[in-house]
Amino acid sequence: MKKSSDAYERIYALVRNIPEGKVCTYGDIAEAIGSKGGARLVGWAMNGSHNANPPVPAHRVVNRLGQLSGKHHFPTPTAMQELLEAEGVKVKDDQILDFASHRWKPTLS
DNA sequence: TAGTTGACGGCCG
DNA sequence: CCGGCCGCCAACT
Repeated sequence: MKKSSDAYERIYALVRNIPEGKVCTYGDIAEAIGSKGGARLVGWAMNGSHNANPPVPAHRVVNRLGQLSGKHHFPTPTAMQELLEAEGVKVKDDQILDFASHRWKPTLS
């Protein structure tokens, strides 16, 4: 099923590869898929993740500041923070604590 | 068909 | 140090 939106599918695969308790930034993902600088594209992909199968842990994806910039897109504005804390990631005021330590480098293998 | 937006990032002033 | 602008790819209006 190759499609022109190949990058789109790569993003899903990448985000699904993020281990629990780890987070990643849009820029890192964009670069990992070969669209360095296309961080916005990653955001679009996440937008479609609502119908993706298997579901994409978009809650592990945050902006480069470690802020839950996309929490407003979740079923509930607190779902993202709850999910992260449930995996061991402390979140305060929409900001991931010790973000650098939880940061994980995406790999497509 | 063309213009604008979008869960961002980096560079320049 | 802080603010503003442009660039990335795709989708929506």
